[in-house]
Amino acid sequence: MQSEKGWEQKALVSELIQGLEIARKLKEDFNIPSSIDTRDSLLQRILCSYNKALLLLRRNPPISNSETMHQPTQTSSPQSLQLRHQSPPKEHFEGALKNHHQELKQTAKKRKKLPKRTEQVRVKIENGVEEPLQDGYSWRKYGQKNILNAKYPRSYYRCTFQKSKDCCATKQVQRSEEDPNVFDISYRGSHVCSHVPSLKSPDTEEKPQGCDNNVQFHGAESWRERVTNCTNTSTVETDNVTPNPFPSFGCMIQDNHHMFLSSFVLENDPFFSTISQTSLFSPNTPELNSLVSPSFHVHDEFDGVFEKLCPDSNAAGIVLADTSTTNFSTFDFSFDAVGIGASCPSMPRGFHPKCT
DNA sequence: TCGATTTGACCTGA
DNA sequence: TCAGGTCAAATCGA
Repeated sequence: MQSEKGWEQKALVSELIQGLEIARKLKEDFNIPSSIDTRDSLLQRILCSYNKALLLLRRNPPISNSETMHQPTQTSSPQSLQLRHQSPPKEHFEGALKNHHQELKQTAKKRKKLPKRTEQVRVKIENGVEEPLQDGYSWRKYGQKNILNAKYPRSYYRCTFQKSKDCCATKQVQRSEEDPNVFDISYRGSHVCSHVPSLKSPDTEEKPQGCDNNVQFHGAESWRERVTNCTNTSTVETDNVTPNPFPSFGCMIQDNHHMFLSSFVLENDPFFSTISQTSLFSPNTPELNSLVSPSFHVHDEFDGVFEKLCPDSNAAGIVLADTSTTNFSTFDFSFDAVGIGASCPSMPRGFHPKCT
């Protein structure tokens, strides 16, 4: 147990160092002509590293914090099992997987406590036929229930890759009573299957991949499209946008100063990734793009949990938490250490505290 | 045959 | 105690 913690601390340090190194490479890369793909690839690696580090922290918070991290459901949540996508000792993961399946069984019915966000989606009707609700993810229906005093039954879906990828994302779909063309969709958990809805049609979607190939970052074109998409529907300023190493981050919360750090979280944090990928950029639910606005929020049980501690702009911190637990872990690091961020050379105006 | 859906039973939390 | 959420066997369809 102790040795396992030691191993994870080493892994954490290793991931952070790796992220730092790659960030340096990326910085150098900006000084020479280089393809977007190369940069994108470097970014993927950085994001993957920091994601792993964050997961390690969330899984095994520092001793000083651990006393306040006593929520068993939080630390044992299936999301923490994302680590299986990485490269630690095999036996470590086999054990984790075994535990995970047990935990999954035990906690399956506690999913109510997972952060939840809701959306209303209007179905498109083409040729008099309702188009099926699609958000780019692959869902498998596992139940339907008549709800008391509700006109329509509620359907329960889970990610198709729950078993193969330990993806714990679920959603509930219920037709609105006021407007039968509108569906209330509640998402719980988040996709760790890395199955990112692409901007292509669902038919051409790729199958999900593991983390290594796929701290999904789409590629330059798609994230540029994302930024464009965002600017079309929100007030984010993106004129003179240079190739941005932190795609998609700016779209989420453009009216606060959390952008920069968010970039590391949105794509990779199990919860937030779902939001950015499913809600904001779903190819099949363009109507959702209208939700991309300053008022788009992570709501319900997730109020106020995404905060950054940044007393001065040189230091950066992330607080990731689920309010349903009231506990959170803090992760501090300085972007100045890697030479990016402080002067935000590649960030669209308005995204960085110093640029606002 | 295999994966997806349906549906009644069971479990949990309020 | 009961409504909501999940399980899992039965069924369907490609």
